[in-house]
Amino acid sequence: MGRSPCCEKVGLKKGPWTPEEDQKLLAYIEQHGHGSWRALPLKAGLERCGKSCRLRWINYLRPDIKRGKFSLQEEQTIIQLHALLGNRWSAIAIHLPKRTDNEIKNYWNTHLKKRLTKMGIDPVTHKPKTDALAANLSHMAQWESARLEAEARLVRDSKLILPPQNHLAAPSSSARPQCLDVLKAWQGLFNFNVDSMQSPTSTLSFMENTTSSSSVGILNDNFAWNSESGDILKVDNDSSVGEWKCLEKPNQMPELKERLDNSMGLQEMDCSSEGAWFQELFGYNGL
DNA sequence: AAGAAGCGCAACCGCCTGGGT
DNA sequence: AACCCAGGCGGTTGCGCTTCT
Repeated sequence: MGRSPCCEKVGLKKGPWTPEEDQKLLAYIEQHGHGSWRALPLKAGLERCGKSCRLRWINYLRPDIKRGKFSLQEEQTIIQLHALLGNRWSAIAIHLPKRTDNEIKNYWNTHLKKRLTKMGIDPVTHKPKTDALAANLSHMAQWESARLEAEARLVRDSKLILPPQNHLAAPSSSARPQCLDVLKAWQGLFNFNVDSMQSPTSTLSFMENTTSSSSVGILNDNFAWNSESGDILKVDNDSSVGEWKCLEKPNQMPELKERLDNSMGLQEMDCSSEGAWFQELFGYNGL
């Protein structure tokens, strides 16, 4: 038995907001902050419920909202994060500055979902719908296992780390949760001292934004991926000391990167070098 | 030109969560 | 521990605009 909606009070207005209402809400929040949303309408002279005011502010009036067409990079980020997080739009929105969860949700439902479906990719699982790749299913399963482990870790971490939402301003980079680091690692943006990986038991120092010649993404607690060579590395993550140890370097899997790129959206963030991926997936080069 | 169909997106609805008492 | 409440979230709706027939 749920609570009755706060808008059921007789006389409260619903539907599209007028410019006058927008102005009232904007002026009030700029002067006083939103404070209690439930109390705001009365104070601001609005015949709306608090929820409606909150939604209008978050999704439309907030000054730090970027409107208009999504960039290629934003689209890629949404697809990648959706593969990781599912329909957790607010979590996805954290990684897309100035975009609202509602906007991302709408964009997914009206654009990206259809494109993936058209490409024969299940928008829920992010796997090909046909069994054309059945021969490669073992590798796909390995990937899916890594993905699920990462997702479980994300959920676990986010419960501990996610900061409270502040809708007056976009989250600062310093306030970003560590789950973004997982994504960055996934994308191969964390660089490691690859020389130290020559020895199977050597330590990988965690060095963000170094000038190292190779990129290695930590997929989960057990595996890392060298985005250049296509190597899958079995690693041991000792989180207590913040480092990974390379335990073994299995046979090279040069076809893996391509498969991951095609089916899982694990492409590099450098869009210019991955035009073929985008062309194949979306039917145009994004320009 | 007009009606139908499709699309995009703002807004609503109802459930869930977490803090306060 | 149980309850209440505000805020947050994801799913869904409905309306206005555009494109198609």
